[in-house]
Amino acid sequence: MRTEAREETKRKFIDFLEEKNLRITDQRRIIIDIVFDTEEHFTADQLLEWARQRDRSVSRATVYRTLPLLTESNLVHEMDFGKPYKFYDPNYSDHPNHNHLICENCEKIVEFDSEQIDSIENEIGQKLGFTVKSQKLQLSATCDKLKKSGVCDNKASN
Amino acid sequence: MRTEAREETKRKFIDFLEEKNLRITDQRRIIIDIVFDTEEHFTADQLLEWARQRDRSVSRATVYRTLPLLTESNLVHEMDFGKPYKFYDPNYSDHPNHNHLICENCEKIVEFDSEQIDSIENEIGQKLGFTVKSQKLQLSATCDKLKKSGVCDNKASN
DNA sequence: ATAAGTGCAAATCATTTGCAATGTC
DNA sequence: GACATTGCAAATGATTTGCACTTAT
Repeated sequence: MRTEAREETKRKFIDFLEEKNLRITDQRRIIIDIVFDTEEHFTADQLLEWARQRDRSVSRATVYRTLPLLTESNLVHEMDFGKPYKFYDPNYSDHPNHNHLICENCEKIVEFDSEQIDSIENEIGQKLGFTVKSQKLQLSATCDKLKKSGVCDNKASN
Repeated sequence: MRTEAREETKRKFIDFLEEKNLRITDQRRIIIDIVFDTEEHFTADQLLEWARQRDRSVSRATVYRTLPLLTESNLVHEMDFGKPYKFYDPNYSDHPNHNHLICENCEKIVEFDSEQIDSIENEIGQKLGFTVKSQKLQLSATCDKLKKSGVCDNKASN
């Protein structure tokens, strides 16, 4: 089931490329497979590394040229955590309204949805005379276990 | 009253420098005056430009070296809107919980507070097992006037 | 055939840093 | 006088781009 969902997302991206008369090259196929087979957030650099494990010929330029296509298609979400490089989220189409909590200790990123926040946002937008198009909520936090035991549970799973 | 508040903030920053055994130079004094005399959000580049209007000798390096001091002191807030440069918010200490709405059309930044959102955030953090330390909520939006009349009200005031 | 895509290397651009000179405490 | 600070120019690091060659359609 999980797998089927991913395959469908890949299909959607390929359709997106075809609609724009863009070509499905070996390099793009590799990148697509990697991006939609992972559940993790990744950086351009990580994606390049993974792609090169499958095919050494994939270049940094191609990765950087493909990333904007992925975000344009709305199947991948670009995120800025104040670091000098961007993060990409391949689970975006499943949960287009999710928000992020980052552990200050281990940088683990936790996603969550909140309809409550969504509705407050729209309300605020209205009050200010705007139509809210998209939202980003980032919480920085420390996990409670860390404070109690001095060990961050998430360290391992990151 | 507005003016007094600003002067107090300057004072706080100078205290901060003194506590760290850092020196109060002409360049820093100029930067401090500019930063806390404005209500606008600014970039490093804008700050440099403003500073140079008062004293041509202020260098880019000094601006970039002073900015981290300002954010460390918690009197100025650094913000990332996904652009390749950062924005700085000099009103942070007045409203440490404020959130931002950016007009997609004119890049005008509107601030707002929301106790509702604050409390939901804490609730979510708890549920996930975290203690929320800080939060960033950014809304991208288009103003309603723009859609109706084709003119964005905020264009002028930006 | 033709227009899009690729790798490479060079270019950008915001930000950072080494260094010798200068200023503050 | 000791040590922080400055301006300058060079370095960094992520991302972008020009170009000549290659490939998908």
